[in-house]
Amino acid sequence: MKIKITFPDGSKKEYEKGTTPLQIAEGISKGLANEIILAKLNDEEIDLNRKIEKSGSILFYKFKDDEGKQVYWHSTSHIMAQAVKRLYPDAKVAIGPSIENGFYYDFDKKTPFSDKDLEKIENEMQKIIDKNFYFERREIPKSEALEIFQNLGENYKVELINELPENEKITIYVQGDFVDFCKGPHLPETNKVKAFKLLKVSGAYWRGDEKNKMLQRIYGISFPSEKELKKYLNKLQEAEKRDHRKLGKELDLFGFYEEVGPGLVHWHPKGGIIRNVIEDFWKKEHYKVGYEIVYTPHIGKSNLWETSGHLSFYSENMYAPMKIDEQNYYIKPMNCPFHIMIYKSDLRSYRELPIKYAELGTVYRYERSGVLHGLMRVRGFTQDDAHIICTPSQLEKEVVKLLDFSIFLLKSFGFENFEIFLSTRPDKFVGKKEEWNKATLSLKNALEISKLPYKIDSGEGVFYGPKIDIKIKDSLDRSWQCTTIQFDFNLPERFDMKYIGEDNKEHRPFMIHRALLGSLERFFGILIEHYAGDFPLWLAPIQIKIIPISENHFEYGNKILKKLRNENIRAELNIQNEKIGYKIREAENKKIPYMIIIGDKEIENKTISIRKHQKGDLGTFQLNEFIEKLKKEVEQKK
RNA sequence: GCUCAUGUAGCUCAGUCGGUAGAGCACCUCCUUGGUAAGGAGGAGGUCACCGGUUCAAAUCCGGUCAUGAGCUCCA
Repeated sequence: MKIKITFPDGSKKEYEKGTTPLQIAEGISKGLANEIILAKLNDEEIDLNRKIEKSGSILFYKFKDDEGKQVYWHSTSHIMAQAVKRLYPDAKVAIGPSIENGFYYDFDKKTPFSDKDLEKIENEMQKIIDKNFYFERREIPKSEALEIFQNLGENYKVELINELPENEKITIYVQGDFVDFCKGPHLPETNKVKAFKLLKVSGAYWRGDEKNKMLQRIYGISFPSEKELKKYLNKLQEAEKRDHRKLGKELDLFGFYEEVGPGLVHWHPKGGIIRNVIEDFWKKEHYKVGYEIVYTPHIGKSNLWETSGHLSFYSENMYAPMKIDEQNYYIKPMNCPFHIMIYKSDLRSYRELPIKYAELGTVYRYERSGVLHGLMRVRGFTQDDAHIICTPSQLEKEVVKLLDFSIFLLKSFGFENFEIFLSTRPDKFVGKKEEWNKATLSLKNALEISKLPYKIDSGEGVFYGPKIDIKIKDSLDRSWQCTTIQFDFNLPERFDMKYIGEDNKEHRPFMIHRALLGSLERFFGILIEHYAGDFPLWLAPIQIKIIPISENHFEYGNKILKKLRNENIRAELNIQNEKIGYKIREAENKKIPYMIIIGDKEIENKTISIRKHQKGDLGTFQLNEFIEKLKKEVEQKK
């Protein structure tokens, strides 16, 4: 019997029935056979040594393909599980999938794994790889699978298998002395894994539910070559070097204090300058595109939060109330109710809309102690918040403007790559389905008009409306969610917001919540990591360090300092009793963009010498000429 | 909140078997007055996160609290 195989380029070839993808690849080239990880026959991903029984089109995946990576890592996780079972037979296996970067496997083991255990496991894994076991796929009836895993005492696997339909065939993979319930596919054999590393251990709940038992999770990564592994580990190291918590300390940007409380940020002077620059820029640009800046209180009566619904749907994130004159007041977790008060303070006409209130509003939210993380996740933060209140017909246009504005802002801070997500109606929602559909369509149209590529996150919207999220990619290609544009069906209703339409009748306005940078704290953290602390001139807390060669040049340095400060340039004069090399080193370490070096030569010629951070000596300039250059650079935000 | 780890000078970190605290950098003083990434000498600085227990004796062992880190869950 022959089968006909179609290749991606359209060509066809006949093979004996039962030929494996690996054999097919070997027939094409040794190199290909060596590199491929799995095959896709029609729409099914299959193992390379699975016998092909029927004609179809075939596709090979290599490690460089996402599909290839997933299988590669998944198989490595099986090798790890095998090693763990060999070393700790009493450990029970739970699940071990591949993830975005590598894989993990969860184990139920009495004593947690230590770093030393990881080393042991790594050694055992190498033995398994060297032995070169096959990943052997078997299809068995459910009853047989249950028997196997029951006998092994693998109750987590038994639980998983029990959930499958009665007559479904169960696939298991056997590699030497290890059996796992798994739908595959897998690498053909263990020695395909050339380089791997176990990275960390941590606890993880069975099935991600904190009511369940906590298991021990081991994370790892693997690659087809030592070189790629090294590259990956280097990237991790680079990320560590840029960690905003580390740089925040080194550059004296911000701090947290045990005496004050966790998750409460103190912006030190150098961080404060940056925040001030960001805020000024933010306000100016918002004003330009029609926002009105407002300021609102930090606390509000319980009635307000009852009306808004926060007390019923958001209370777990709110702090306990304080009593003032027999009334309960809550510290705000959001700014919206206050903005709505301002809106409602007057009778509004359709002619006034859209109304856009913007506020750098500081909110406080309870976050569980375990989730706090530097500036990225805190308990008190300032949202770059705004509420757009408009007529239904204005919605689409407003969203188009918003997308454009958001991307402009993010680009100003050096971010060039974006991922955009449209989240649609979740299972639990308020409002009418048809309204949701309309609003969702408006958001979608806005994205289309803006010609922005986006993905749909089905059912991921908030209960009160669909939303658009924009994620930025930083210089290490990590993504961070900043912008969120959320449509709200809920609050206009709850607060009975109105405007008078053309028809002289009352109408319900539409409302959009939006934060573009997200929160200033988090955005600052992202900025620090994106630039690795080397802020562009317009953001740098100190833009210029004036470095006199010796005490004789202090006076000239002071003159320059005054001039620069007059020109609104953030400069400092170094009057330490040190050699120039020392002072330069210090300025380099503080990542100050420019140094002005002055000595006898410069005083005589009335010039300055410029050294650029990380670049070195730029030669001599006239002070005025240099100031112009600086101003241009600030203007360009580069 | 949960699991595990960590907490020693402003910072980064040593501190063995329980015997009462150490380095480098930073800081201060003096010498040195120098040309593009660390000149020299001296000095000051710690209730070893906090509370309790064991012990003749605790940075060290045990318990609790607080904080931090890695994750789980959630989110700006």
